Amino acid sequence: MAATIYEVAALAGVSPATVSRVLNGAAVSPGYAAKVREAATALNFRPNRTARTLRRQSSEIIALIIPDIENPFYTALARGVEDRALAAGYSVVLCNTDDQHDKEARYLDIAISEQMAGVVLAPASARTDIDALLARNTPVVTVDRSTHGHAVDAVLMDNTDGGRAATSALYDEGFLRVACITGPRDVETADQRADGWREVFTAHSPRVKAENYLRRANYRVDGGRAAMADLMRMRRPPDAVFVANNLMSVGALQHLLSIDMEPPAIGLASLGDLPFTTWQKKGVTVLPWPGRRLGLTAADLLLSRIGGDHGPARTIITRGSDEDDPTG
Amino acid sequence: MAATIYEVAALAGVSPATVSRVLNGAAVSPGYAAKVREAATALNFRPNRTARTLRRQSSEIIALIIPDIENPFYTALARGVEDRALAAGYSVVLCNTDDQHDKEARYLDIAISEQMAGVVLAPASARTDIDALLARNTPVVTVDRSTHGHAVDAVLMDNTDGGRAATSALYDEGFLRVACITGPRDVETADQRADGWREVFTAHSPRVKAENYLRRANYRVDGGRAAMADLMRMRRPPDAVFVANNLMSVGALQHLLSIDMEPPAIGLASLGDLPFTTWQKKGVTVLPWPGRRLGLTAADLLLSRIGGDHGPARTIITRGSDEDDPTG
DNA sequence: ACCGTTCCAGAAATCGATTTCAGGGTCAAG
DNA sequence: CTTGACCCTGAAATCGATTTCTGGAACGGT
Repeated sequence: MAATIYEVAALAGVSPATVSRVLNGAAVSPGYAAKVREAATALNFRPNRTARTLRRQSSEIIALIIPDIENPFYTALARGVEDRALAAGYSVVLCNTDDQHDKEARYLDIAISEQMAGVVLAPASARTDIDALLARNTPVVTVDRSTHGHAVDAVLMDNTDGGRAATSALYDEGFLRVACITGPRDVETADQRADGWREVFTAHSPRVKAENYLRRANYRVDGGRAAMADLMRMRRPPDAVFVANNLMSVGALQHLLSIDMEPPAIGLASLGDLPFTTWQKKGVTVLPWPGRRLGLTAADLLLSRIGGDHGPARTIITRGSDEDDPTG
Repeated sequence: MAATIYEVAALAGVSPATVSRVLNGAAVSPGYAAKVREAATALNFRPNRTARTLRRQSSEIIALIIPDIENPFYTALARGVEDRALAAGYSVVLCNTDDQHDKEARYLDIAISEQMAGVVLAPASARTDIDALLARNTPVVTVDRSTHGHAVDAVLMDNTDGGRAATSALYDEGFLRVACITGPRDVETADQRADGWREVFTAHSPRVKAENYLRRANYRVDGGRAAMADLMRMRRPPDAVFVANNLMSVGALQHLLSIDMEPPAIGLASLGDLPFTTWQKKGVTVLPWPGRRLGLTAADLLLSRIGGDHGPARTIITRGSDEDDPTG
C-alpha cells in the first residue's frame, strides 16, 4: 500500500541508497537524480518517518507539554513555540497533563521513546522528574515553572515581582486591605506570587496575620470564584484582592458581579489578561503576562540546544509584553 | 545510553525474544519472567517506540488536528477526545493548523509517516485532502466539519438548525431585523449557520435582501468586533444579530459595549458559550455548542474503527449539551 | 603508460523491537 | 517404549530508511 524506498529504487533502476541520497541532498549524478525524483513522484512516495527516526536516532518533532490546555495563557505560549519551531523546520505536538503527574510522566515517556528532537515543558510541579530525558541527552527547556534540582534551561517570569507590583498597585489606588488568591500548594509560581503579595501586605498591615487573607485555589475559574466567595464571607473582608492568574481572576470577578460588588467597589488586580473579556470598565488592574513571548523565547533556546549548543544551563527571566518580539 | 532489549536479555541471561514476550504478556515460564522483569527494572529499560512502531506498523498515538488552538471550543473538544483515548490506552497529540492548508497538510503527513493509530480531524476547509490517510487505512474521523467527497466518519452538529434556532429566538423576543455574522467563505459550518439564519430572516423580511445583513469574518474575536462595527455603520442597522460562533460573539459584544449599546438594547444570540465570560446580565441568548461532547463521540467512533470496525462510514449529528455524557 | 585521487553507485550493516519458524523438552496416551 | 501433541525458547527474518564500506570508473599529473 505504502510505497517504500525499495519500490522507488526499483522503478528508477537504482539502489535504495541512491534514492536516499537524492532525497537527502547528497551527491548524485543529475541523470539518476532526475530518474529518482520522477519515480518518487509517480509512486507518491513519502519516506517512513518511523524508519528514519529509528536509524537517525532523532525525529524532527518537538513536544510541548503543558498543564492546562484550556488556559489561554498556555495556548498563547503554544502559539509562540509553534511559530518558531515551524519556521525552523520542526513540527510541534502538544500534550496536556492536567497537572497530573501520571499523565505528565506518560507524555515524557513518549517524548523519550519516540526520540523527539526536544521538549518544552511546563512542569506539573517541582517534583516533575526529567532525569530520564536528560539521561538520553534530549534537549529540554522548562517554561513558566522550573523543576527542582535539575540543571536545565528555564524560561520564567518574575513571579515574586509580579505579585509585588500588582499588590502595590492596589494599595496605591487607596485600598487598605489587599487579600490574595493564589494557585495550589507545591506549584512554584503560586508560592512566589504569594510571596510578592505577602511582602507588600505585611508592610501595610504589620499587625495582621497575612495568611488569613491568603487563599489557595486550583488556578481555574471555579477555584477563583470559590476563593473570592470565601474571602467575602470573612468577618472582616478585604477591600481589594490580588488574583494570581488569569482564569481565577475571571472567577473572582464573576463572584463579585453576582453579589453586586463589582470593581472598583472592590479592587481587583490580575496577573495576566482576562481572556476574551467583555469587561470594559475601569477598576480592574491587569498586569501583562506574555505567554506567547515565553513560548518564543523557550523555542529559541530549545532550537539552539538542538543545534548543538552545549553551554551550561541558562535561566531566562522574561519581561515585557507579547507585543515586543524577542530577537531570535 | 539508552538500554535496549538486547542488554536486558544479556543481563537476564535469555534471548531478546523472551524479553519481548515477557513485556508483551506472551507465555513465558515464571522463572525467566521474573529474571527479565528484574533486569528491565535494573536497567530502567523503556522499549523504543520507534522500533516497535516500525515493526508493528502502527503506533498507539492518536493525532487530533484542529484549526485554532486558541478557541475554547476546540480545547474542550480536545479534552473530550483525550479523556476517551487515554482511558483506552492511547495517547493524544494535538496539532494546530491555524486554518492553513499547508500546516494541515504537514500534520496529516506526519500522522501517516509516524503511522499513528488514528486521526481526529477538524478540517481547515472542505478542500482538505485525506486520500493519503485513507489509502493507508489509517482510521479517520472528521469532527465539527466534514470533507468534501470522502466516505469517512463524521461527527457534526446541526449547524443549519443552530442558525435557525438562534435567529428565531431573537425574533421571538420581539426584535425586527436580525443580522448575521458568520465565518469565512468555504468553511462549511459558516455557510450552514448562515443558511439557517437566512431562512428565518427571509420569512420575517421577505422584501429585504438578506445578503445585506450578512457579514463574514474570521471566526475570531477581532473578526466579530469588526463585523459588528460594520453592521452598525449601515444606513439602517439591524436591531439584533445572530453571531455564528463563540469568539466572534465576544468581539461583537465588545464593540456593542464600546458604543454603549449593550444588550438588550441590541439583541445578540451566540452559537456557543461566551468563554470565560463576566457578562452576567440578560440580553444575550446562548445556544450550547458542546465541544467536549463532540470530542467524546468522535473518540468513541475512532476507537471502534481502530478496534477493527469496518462498517460503512457513519455521520453522527450530535445534539444536547456537554453535561450529558454519551454512552461510550 | 602508470599511479594516485576523486567521485559515484551498490551491497550490506545498522537502528531496536516483534514475530515467525524451527527445535528441544515434557508429558500423556497407546 | 514409542509417538504425537504441546509448550517454551532461541535464532533469524522483518519493518524501511540511512550510512558505512567497498570497488569500479574517470581523470589528472608526471
